[in-house]
Amino acid sequence: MVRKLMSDVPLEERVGYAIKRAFQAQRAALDHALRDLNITVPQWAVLVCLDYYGDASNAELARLNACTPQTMNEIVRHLEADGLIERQPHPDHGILLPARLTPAGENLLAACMERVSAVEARMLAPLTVEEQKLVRDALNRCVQALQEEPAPV
Amino acid sequence: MVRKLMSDVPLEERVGYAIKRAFQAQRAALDHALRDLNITVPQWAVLVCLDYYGDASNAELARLNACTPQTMNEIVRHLEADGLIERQPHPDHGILLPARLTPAGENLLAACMERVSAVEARMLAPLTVEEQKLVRDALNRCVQALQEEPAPV
DNA sequence: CCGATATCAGGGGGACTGAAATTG
DNA sequence: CCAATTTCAGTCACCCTGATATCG
Repeated sequence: MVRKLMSDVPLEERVGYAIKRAFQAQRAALDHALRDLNITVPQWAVLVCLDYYGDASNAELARLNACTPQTMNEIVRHLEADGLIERQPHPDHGILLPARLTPAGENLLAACMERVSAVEARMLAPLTVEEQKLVRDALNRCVQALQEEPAPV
Repeated sequence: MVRKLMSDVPLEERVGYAIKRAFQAQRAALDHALRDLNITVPQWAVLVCLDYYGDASNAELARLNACTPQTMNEIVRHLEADGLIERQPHPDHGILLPARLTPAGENLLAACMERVSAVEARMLAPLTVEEQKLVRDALNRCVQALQEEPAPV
């Protein structure tokens, strides 16, 4: 224990550190749970979006996942190559190329959700329902606070 | 809104989804805050570990950050190339190569902490101190629950 | 002409597995 | 011999910036 430069608040007592650890633990558990299904967490997140919001273009998926269209394009190409989604030109807007789940994609998503739900249940087991609600609402307020100001530098 | 395969709980009401969003927002804000300091978030995390726990070998740093020694080795090589850390063979254990902060590393870490603290303050502004404590403790319990069982498959 | 979209080109940090050499 | 450490080699999904072409 040296801590010459950290502020007076120990690492273990920082909320940001707890968020980082929780995300890493969740991400690792999800990675492991989805590994033998041959799908990554970002890819699974796209399948969830398509099931949840319906057909969506690459640009829409990028906005939903907070990444660039170029990054999303690569994820989408993987999913398309694996036959999990298909894309047909939009009938009215020639440039739009909305993606939709294929039957194979729906089947794989269903299998993913079983694994994901098991991980979530394990993660939330120590919390009461009230605590879960409070944590969720508090984190959502944090996200909103970070997104309101685009970092004043 | 289609939601053919998701369970009955909407996406927005899932704690796991809130954790993911909070981490992504925090990570994006930190990326932006540290960008002009020419250091990445994983690299900064290593500097924090060295300041917080003292000198540490590559294997120790890998364990602290929950990644493989190979991955940590690459991060450490970046930091060493930038003159932020230095490594000297351990006097008693010839194979150990503990890393320590250089003066340049300490200065950069101090600059990083200013930016990071500003981000954290912005993120936690909507929460009361009690809420911060509850969120932190709840998340820590979640991490513990995930780490206890190594995924029963 | 402009805005939004899709996509190609290029690059980089981070993460992994596999394997080899070293040391206690 | 074994366990831990370090590190080379190779691979990959992801994420970015820049640039281009297309459509409304």
